[in-house]
Amino acid sequence: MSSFAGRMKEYPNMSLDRFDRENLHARAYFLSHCHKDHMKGLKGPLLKRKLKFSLTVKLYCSFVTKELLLSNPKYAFWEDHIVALELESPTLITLIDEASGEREELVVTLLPAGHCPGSVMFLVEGAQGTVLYTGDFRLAKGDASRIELLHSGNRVKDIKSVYLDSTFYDPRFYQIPSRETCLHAIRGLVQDWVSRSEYHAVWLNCKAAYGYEYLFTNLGDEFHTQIHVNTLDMFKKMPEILSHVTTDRATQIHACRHPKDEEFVRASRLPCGSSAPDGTPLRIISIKPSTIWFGERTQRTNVIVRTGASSYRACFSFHSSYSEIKDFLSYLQPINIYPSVIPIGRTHADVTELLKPMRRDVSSSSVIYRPLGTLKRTRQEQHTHDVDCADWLFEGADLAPVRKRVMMQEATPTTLPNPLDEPLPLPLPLDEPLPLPLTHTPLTTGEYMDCTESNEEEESDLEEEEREQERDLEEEEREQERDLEEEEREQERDLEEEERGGDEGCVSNSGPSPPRWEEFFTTETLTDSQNSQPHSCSHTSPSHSTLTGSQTPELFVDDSAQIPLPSIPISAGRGLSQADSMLIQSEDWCQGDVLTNLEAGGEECGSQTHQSESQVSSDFDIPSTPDSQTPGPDDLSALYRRLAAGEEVVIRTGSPSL
DNA sequence: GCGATCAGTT
DNA sequence: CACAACTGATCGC
Repeated sequence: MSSFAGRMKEYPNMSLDRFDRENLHARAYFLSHCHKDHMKGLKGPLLKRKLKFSLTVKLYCSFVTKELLLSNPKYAFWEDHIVALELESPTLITLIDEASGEREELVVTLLPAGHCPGSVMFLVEGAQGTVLYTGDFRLAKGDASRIELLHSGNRVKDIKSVYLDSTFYDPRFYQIPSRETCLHAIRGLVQDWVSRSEYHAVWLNCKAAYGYEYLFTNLGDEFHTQIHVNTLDMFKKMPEILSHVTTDRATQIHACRHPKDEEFVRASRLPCGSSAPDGTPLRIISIKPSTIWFGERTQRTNVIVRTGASSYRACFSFHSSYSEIKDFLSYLQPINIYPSVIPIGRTHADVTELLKPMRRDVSSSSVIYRPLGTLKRTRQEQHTHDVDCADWLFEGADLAPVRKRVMMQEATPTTLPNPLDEPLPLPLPLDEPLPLPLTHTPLTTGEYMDCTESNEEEESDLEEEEREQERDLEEEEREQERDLEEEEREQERDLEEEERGGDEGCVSNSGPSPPRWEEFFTTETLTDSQNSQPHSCSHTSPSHSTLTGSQTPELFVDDSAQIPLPSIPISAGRGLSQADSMLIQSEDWCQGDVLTNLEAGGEECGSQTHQSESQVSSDFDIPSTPDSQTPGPDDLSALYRRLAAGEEVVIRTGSPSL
């Protein structure tokens, strides 16, 4: 649960995900996603009153979050004060003090967070530096390198502070099976059950919160059915979701709720009361999505756990694991990291201590600010050339000191080359053996473009820094080689085990990511705004999928085997071992299905292979938001130049008039 | 009577 | 397997 107080040190005039107490005085509000623990005070009478008398105070969020929020009448009073922003589209926002008229300009960018529909992270760039508020997020290893707007040219942006979803920032939660692995397992279990007869039903015991929709859409597609839910109201404008859910109870898969639903299901009744037309009692299993994790040294765990005669827990996580968070942070290397969640059984001090090694070390260096950001990735030569030439010209013009390298093209991303053409980001994910086939050639240090700064004051430091980075990279490569070798040995051991008839391991992959929740949102009027980014489909690259030989979770375990159960209604003549074998079968297709699955993952992670909604829908025109606007290249350029020169920024663009 | 907060439950 | 939300009790305005 988020304990973030709502404000960031650098930009105290904006409030994020908290709307009570001090936040009542904020000049602008930001909502990362529509979960109650991030909406504290959002329907408070004091805030409601404030809005009534204010012309300038707005709530910024994604289009999907806006839609979900306004589907609840309690928040209807926000309607005229919400500004939905496009994903990955830097927007200039002016914070205005209504009393003094004082202004502060920020560039805010929404980045997909993969937590629930509409969930975003906020990247804030302004006079006090670049900061990232993550909200809640689930990103897979390597995802940060695929988020274009965390980069500036070839480099990772210089991020001063990260306000972090640290829900699982604890070595105990070292690994959580990937979404794809979990989905495979659930599909297998559902398949086995519903195929037995029309009287076999599955109840998905999902909490009353957003975030399970991709499970519904995926299962709906797989079984050519709709999932029964209590209400469709919130999805009215989200056809992708809407088409997969129904209020018609005549379906085999249910996710409906009732205050006594668990009791109901234990008594072989669905929460909605549905029964077979001829009165035959339904055979119901319940599947409860739960976070199942395993530690660093645990090689295998179970994605599905049987907890009773007809009840299962299935792995499902809304939040990144410890290792995923570590990967994220070590890529971004922020100077400060502020946890917004304290894992159970830990104190704030514990988490802060755990986060210390993830911060960029600035103590040993006289250069605290990194004007160039961090050299982390490269592009194909042609590409690099284009971008960097522009960058060189830009910087060479009249700026001293140059503190930021922000591409003008970022404001008009359609001019950027397709990121799909890019080679693999470096560093290569350490735990991912080379995928087959390898569509990209891993690059060596020598292939980095030299981005040495032209600015004279900082030149020597920078050269030294780059040499250091090169040394680091060489070291990293050696480490990768060692790791890959180790990985291969592990895989061999695993294969041997399997051949001996040992544990079956499912193929786990880092998968297509980050998931594009926003793509659920495909109405005529709003779709484009969520899909207009040219790289909105770039995250799914088969070359990023891997066979993770180690740490392969098993798909299934039967905890109830230890519990003596008088009768196990998995159907007559079918014992537990049969249930096991059922899931082992599912692993078989899981193995062969990785690529297929990645492709089919389109509705979740962007349609790389299918030219679907996201492409089609991007032809729609979006009315510009009333009180904020996407700055054009000139606006951004001018703003960045001023920021770079250390000026107070006083540009006016699209700010509401008083 | 409303809202905030906490503990317990699912 | 530690998500997030609901419920009910209690307290204060």
